[in-house]
Amino acid sequence: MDMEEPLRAIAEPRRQQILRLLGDKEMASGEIAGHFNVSRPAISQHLQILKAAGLVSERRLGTRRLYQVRSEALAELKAFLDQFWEGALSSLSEAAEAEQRRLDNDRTSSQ
Amino acid sequence: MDMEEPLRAIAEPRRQQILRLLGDKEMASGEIAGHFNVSRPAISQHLQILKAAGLVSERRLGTRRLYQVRSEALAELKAFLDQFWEGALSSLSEAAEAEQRRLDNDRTSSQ
DNA sequence: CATAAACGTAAGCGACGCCTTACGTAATGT
DNA sequence: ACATTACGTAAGGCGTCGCTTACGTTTATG
Repeated sequence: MDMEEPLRAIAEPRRQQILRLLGDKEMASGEIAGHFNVSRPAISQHLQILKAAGLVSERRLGTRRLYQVRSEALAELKAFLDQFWEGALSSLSEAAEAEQRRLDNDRTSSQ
Repeated sequence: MDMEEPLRAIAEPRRQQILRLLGDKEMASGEIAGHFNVSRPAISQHLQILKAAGLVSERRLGTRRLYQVRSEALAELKAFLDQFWEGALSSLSEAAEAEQRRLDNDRTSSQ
């Protein structure tokens, strides 16, 4: 599972704003651009990146193109992060405790 | 909640590799660099970025610096994605829109 | 003190990303 | 057919990113 593209896509603040603006609604490209102080092509380019990353879907209606958040993609991102701390640690509530235990162990058994 | 820094940090493939290599272990900077075909300073710079993003912690032992994954940060990232997911399923777009205007103002006023 | 070991920092280079303005394109209306 | 609407695309400016080599800094050791 290669999550580089979705991660890079969602890392950009402007694209986070677009995703939040969309919410569960379906919006046209121009309507989205109207909410920001950047040019319409800039938003269009962001939408292409989000679409390429699978984070939004596109639907054509007349001359307009309606975009919608693909919540499945966000679920995949969450699953990807789970992968990291299966190797990193057990549970969140014991994270600090485990860290302290590790610090003590390394103090006596450092190479 | 501003997750831009951690997201940009984890979006980079090399830093993903470093985090995976670390796992739950604690490793020195040079030992980490030994696993990749890039220079040691390159890895050192990546580690600074990961540290600044709160994704790893640093501990000094002699002349070495040991790095460790901060799994709490990964938990925060996951919670951040939960925020997006809920926004994509519920109808709270007006509040999200107001948040967008605020974020956009912050961005444009700092250029 | 002097040397070595382990590491971070500085400077610079090529590639990439976000933005702009100008232009091309597909669908609708008159 | 022609104009209009709603877009995407092209080209370029400008900052940022990841990498390199060279140098500085801190800690241990003879």
